[in-house]
Amino acid sequence: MAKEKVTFDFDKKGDFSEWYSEIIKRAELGDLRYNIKGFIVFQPWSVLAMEKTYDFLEETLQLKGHKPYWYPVVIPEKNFLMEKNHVKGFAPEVFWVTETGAGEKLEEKMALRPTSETAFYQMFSIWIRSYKDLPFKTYQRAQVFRYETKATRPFIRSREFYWIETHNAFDSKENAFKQAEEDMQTTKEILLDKLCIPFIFFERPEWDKFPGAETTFAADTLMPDGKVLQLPSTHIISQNFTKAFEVKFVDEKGKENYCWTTCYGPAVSRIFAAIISIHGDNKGLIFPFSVAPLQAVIIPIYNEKNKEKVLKESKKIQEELRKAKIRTEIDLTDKTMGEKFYYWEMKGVPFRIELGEKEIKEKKATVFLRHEGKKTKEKISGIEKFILSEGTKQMDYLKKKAVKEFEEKIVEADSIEKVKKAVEEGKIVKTGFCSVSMQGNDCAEKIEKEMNASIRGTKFIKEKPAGNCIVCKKKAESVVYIGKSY
RNA sequence: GGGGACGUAGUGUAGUUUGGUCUAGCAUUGGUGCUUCGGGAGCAUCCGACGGGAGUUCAAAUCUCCCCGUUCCCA
Repeated sequence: MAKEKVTFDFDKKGDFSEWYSEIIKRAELGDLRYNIKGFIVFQPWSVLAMEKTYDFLEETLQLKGHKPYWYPVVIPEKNFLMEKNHVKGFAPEVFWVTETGAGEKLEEKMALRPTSETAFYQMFSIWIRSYKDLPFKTYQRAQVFRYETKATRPFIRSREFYWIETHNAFDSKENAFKQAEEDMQTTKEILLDKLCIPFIFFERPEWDKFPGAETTFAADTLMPDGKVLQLPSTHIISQNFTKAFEVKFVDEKGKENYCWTTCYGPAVSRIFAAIISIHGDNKGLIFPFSVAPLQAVIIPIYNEKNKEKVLKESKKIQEELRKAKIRTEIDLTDKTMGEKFYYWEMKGVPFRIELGEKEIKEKKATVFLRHEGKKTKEKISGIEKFILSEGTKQMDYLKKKAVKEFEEKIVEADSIEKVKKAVEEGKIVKTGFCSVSMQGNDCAEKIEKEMNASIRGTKFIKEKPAGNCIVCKKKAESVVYIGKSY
């Protein structure tokens, strides 16, 4: 009888859904057995990678002038009800805290934050007095809670998720707009450059904006099953909230005015879903070097006679790697060599260093590159330099591969039949559309019904439409992108 | 909101139709010991489960009801 394999034979392209749930279980990313729908236990192998993602985001945000805050998890009902579009959008998904353990009703119920505009703005109205306080750029890393009614999936959509939310106030609409541009740049610096995830920023149509926002830009990527996944979004909220919350400042001329605000929300747990799905293969995970919980693993290969010598040399290598800030462990478990190989390949560790009698004699270690599935021999002395430079190359490799696959799946079509066909094939389809303002909503709903797909929006830099709307045949005002989504 | 399906060790399952053979089987995981170790080791041994409650019955994993939980499809 064959032993249960620690890696797997699931076909990512053939049955992504199964691949996805299996890898979460096998690689110990999350445990779904907590038994509350939409809530899971995040395990070290995902937490470590998400911590790195948080680090990148926070470092970048701080460099760009955002200051960190920690707000309460509860928002008073009064605040929550302040802006009517916001209420309409979020109210159905709110977890309300309504009573005490003694069964007494709270005087005012409190929302577990689904997003924190209505918490931040209350304080903004106290803190912001003059144009000298602006721009006022803040963020917090936090969990938020939404009672999702759509199918929940670990990391992709859960009722509690981990993110960063920035909340910012400005003295003009222009400056608010510039912030949105900066957020898009930040997204590129982190998602594409550090995590090797390709995406397109779309301006969402009128009917799909963040509740309460004037303009929403959202980054969409594509999962292996051809479904679009929304990644960070940035919203120009304009003065909707600041009027409701009385967030005012006095300008240079002594005139009182309402602030313009923006917010930006990268969901770290969802970004993680994209990392594992986009880079993984049929052997398991492949972590980009930047976020890999372990960047290199040393496998000592020994027998009773040379055990001590091999372990000593392994430790020396580990020390050198650690001095170079490479996250490294030696696998000292009593599993057989082959089993260790398969295990760490499944876990997605970028580099494996094999060290045995042969390597010590040659003064060269065998290094296995997970992303290419290739082995090379490298001088043991100075091996940390090799790992570091190869780490950069690994990310370049993953990025190019992911971008190529992404771009191949963006196609153009000029009729509803062709759009439908391409959407069925898991593509993002570029086409002419009557309008992304409210007048276009009917056509959008028809598309939704017809092909179970949605209008993702228009590109940030607007494209010139030619021809007519694929639904109503009126002259197309916009070039939109359509895809099935999570 | 509407409709399915499911719940047996950590995991995957057999057993449920037709109540008794179940002291609940198998595989894998886990513990221990010995031998192994250059691409998924072997032997021995041990631990581990009927989601919860009520009912029917001489007898319930099996039938009935309620609760809890999970999951899928449709809106």
